[in-house]
Amino acid sequence: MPRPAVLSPNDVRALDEVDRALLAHLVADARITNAALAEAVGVAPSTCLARVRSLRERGVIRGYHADVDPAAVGLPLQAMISVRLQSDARDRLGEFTGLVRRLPEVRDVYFVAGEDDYLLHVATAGTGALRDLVARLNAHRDVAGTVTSLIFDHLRPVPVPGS
Amino acid sequence: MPRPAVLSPNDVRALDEVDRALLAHLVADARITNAALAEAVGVAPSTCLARVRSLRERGVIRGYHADVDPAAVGLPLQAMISVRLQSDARDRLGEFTGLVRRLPEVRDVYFVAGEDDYLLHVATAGTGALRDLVARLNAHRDVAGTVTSLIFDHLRPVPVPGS
DNA sequence: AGTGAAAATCTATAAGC
DNA sequence: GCTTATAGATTTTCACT
Repeated sequence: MPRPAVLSPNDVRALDEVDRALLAHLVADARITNAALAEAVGVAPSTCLARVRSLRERGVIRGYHADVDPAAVGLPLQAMISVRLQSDARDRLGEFTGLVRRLPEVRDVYFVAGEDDYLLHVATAGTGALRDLVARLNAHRDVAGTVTSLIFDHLRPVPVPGS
Repeated sequence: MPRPAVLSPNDVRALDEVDRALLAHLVADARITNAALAEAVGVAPSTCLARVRSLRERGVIRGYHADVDPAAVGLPLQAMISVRLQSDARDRLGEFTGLVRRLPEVRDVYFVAGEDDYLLHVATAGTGALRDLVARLNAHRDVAGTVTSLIFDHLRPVPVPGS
């Protein structure tokens, strides 16, 4: 599957009501069939297919992903780790970013403004694994410090009824 | 689609290699066809279908979602908002949780341990909309205070080659 | 649990409106 | 953009291991 090109100004066509409805349905259920999606938003299947393909190619839809319960795969302990980098590490941001993205425990990397540089949403096997992960991060030469907050629960938005 | 029941201890059967391979592929691409998925993990299509259905029904797979670029739908400014609740609001947690989950700007609700109670990952139309959102949160009777950090970038893990 | 093969659906494309 | 038609894939079931 080709990576969609970055949105250029020329590609920014306003999304209409149909597009927004398509997106809402696909966010709620990415495996809905084209026929069902077309009926739900009130367009012909061929139109629906062309619309969705366009949204994908324009990068509005970045991908489709299964949401796996971390606890069900042996990673019941989630945390948010704030990472502050050394001030002289600013020219190696990409390197560190690539590293943390490849850690199997990391589910989201937020690159933030302010005192901290990263927020890492992680899922681990337990307190021992979390402790090890934090220790490994702190041992990295570019890391000035970390703050770890346990996550009791992670919720996504409720699907709206009219989607 | 029926909501899968909460995992009870009886349902916790260890996932085998095939299950893990299926999950890795579906996380990377939730719209892979059953036939292609079956071939990728080395089982028959019918077996693949039964496995995936079982994972879904057991709650290991919680759903399938399109990943929509917030900037492409007019919400280019992301932020992480820490919310600290009033100490006497502890018996209304569910109420506040339900409220924030329904805000259209909110993409993730992390319920955390520590000084703060929530981390809200939000996407807004711009600085004005973000300011309004923060003001609305602070105006809620249960909110003791908020801290907002801008998000420059939000990355998810890189799909592993062997998936 | 897993498989192969049949039956039911669905996707994808194209032509005409 | 819609409808219709059509070929080709795909999903889904089921009898049998």
